[in-house]
Amino acid sequence: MTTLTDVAKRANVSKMTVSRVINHPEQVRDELKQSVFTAMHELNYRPNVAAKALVNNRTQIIKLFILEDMDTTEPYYMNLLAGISKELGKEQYSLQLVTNHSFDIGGCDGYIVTGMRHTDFEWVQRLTRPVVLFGENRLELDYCDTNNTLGTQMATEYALKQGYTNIEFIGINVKEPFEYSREAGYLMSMQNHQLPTTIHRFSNHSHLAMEYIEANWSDLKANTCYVCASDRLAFGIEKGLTIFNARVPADFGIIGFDGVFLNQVATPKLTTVQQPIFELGVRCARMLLTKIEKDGQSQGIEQLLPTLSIAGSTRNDQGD
Amino acid sequence: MTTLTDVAKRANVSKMTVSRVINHPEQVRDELKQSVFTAMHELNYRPNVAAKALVNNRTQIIKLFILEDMDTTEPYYMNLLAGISKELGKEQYSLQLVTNHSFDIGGCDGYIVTGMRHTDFEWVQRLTRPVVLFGENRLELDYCDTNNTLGTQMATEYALKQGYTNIEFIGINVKEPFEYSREAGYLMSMQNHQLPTTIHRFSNHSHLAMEYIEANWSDLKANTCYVCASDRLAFGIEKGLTIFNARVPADFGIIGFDGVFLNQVATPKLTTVQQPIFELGVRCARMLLTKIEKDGQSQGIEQLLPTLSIAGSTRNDQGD
DNA sequence: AATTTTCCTGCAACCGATTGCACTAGCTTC
DNA sequence: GAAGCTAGTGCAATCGGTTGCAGGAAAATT
Repeated sequence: MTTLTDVAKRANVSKMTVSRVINHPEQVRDELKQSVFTAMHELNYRPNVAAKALVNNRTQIIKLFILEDMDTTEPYYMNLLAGISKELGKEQYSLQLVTNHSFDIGGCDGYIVTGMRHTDFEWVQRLTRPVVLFGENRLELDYCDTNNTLGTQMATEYALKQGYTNIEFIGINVKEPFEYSREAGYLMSMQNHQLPTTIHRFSNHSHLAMEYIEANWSDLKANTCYVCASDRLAFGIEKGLTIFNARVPADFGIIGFDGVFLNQVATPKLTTVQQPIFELGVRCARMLLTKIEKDGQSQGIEQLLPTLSIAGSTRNDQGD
Repeated sequence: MTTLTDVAKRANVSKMTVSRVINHPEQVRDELKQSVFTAMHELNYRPNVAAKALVNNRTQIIKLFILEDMDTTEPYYMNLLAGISKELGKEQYSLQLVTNHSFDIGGCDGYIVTGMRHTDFEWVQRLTRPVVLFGENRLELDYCDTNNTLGTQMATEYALKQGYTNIEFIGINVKEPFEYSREAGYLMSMQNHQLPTTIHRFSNHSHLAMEYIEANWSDLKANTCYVCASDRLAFGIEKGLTIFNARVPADFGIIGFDGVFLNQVATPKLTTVQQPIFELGVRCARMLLTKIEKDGQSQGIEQLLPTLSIAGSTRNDQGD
């Protein structure tokens, strides 16, 4: 390993000058700066993260808490990780995963918390370093999330535009903020159009939605589009309709929410509200880094726009 | 932050004694050890990872390379992460994620590499720290993986036992070692029973398997069980059979491979060869830690046993 | 009783970086 | 021309641990 001192010798300066070239380049004469740069390059100098961490009292570690049970974790988490990891890597931060299986040991400079339920509030608020959440919350905690309300509004508007005359919402039972927001988006759109609303709520497993369709097939209204709070639910609906050889998308439309999952499985592919998961990871990380830099100062919230990914589970008349 | 020196003062010893209590407890008198312990406890002492790292020339970081495209990554990766993270956490190691989106910056003490294709060989072999792979390989590199051959053997044997008279293998096109191994398991079992073999190969996307069924429906042999190289493929088969209202599991059986994916989606649930992913994560991490401790000495390979998770896509006669 | 051995503990140096302060030029300024 | 500034650079101390060696007391050997 080449150290600051090695570079210093090579460039015929003190190691202080080298350090300054890295951290306060404006304080160093251009001439010296150049020779230091070439020395660093020739020796392939890489700063020792641990030494830096020690003197700066920074661990250069960000902990990612995944509070959800990993068994039921959505696959799109991988995209989130990629986004976070990319952004942290830019500033020499490393990403430490803390799951319900590992212990929280050692220090860190900040936290990103995902999958927080209302029961985790107390615990999260006790953390002594800057925190950013992935996912809406009604506390004063900084977070990044998809604009969930807008997502279901987009879905609802699209369904109406495609001529479905009855729009129903398939929601999730558990009462977390993002679930409310998705329901709210549907409700807002429907009320704007002065249309009657119908909401079904299941736990987030496809088979319940499927069973609902199975049990109520004869009562289903023609030309219905199901706006769903998740791809899993949408998938259950589609499965249920398939049993009766229902014509999708001609007679029934289905719109999911999330947008990663189904692209790998469903056939025909689902129309869905696509969350910008990777970008959300990037933003979470960036927000946290800024917060750390600004000494824990609140960064507010950041809601990214979802996009409607149109596929085979809804009619798709191009005309406006 | 309380330091070694703080603890030392409190316990009326030098900081050396405290350090030894932690690292070489046998060298310290019981009496002193006790008072040091209580001092550590009272002050809630946590060792400074960076300082330790600096003097020991260890970063305490393990890098996990995920070489696969994150977009198509299997959801079970989350379980792998959980397993790795748990094991690393035990020894104060932190897990740094390196994806195709982030850069590989800063040092580390070792690598776990997943999703390696044969095209990555050269690159991986150039790494200068201990490496353990997740996934079979034909090089001399240490790895952990499911016993893939055994997995498809179990699936095949079970299908036969349940009275399916024609067993066909739905495999994956790309030629990586685990794919060969899964095919081999099927072939071995069939040849042991002196039965004719049929192998189809697709890329690992469900729709191709589905389209195959769709296109060849009239030629399918009755009482066939499809032993598949992945849950995705199995899912495609099931989807295809559903189109024709085929009776599963009465007339056709389907067995998948992986065992995480489908539990969230498919209905009826698929019988599948369940990989012990979490445990594989633990073993990978443990193997790497041992390898680091033993100065890079090769640790060989570790193949864990899969289990057959029996569900609704195969007949299930309990009798022996 | 004197000497050796063993066991335990503390001092000082060091890992590789950064910060505060002192110092040397070279330039202004009066 | 002496005093005062300003840049630019280096020295020494520091972060929180660990290792090598020295030293003191008790136990074992002679």
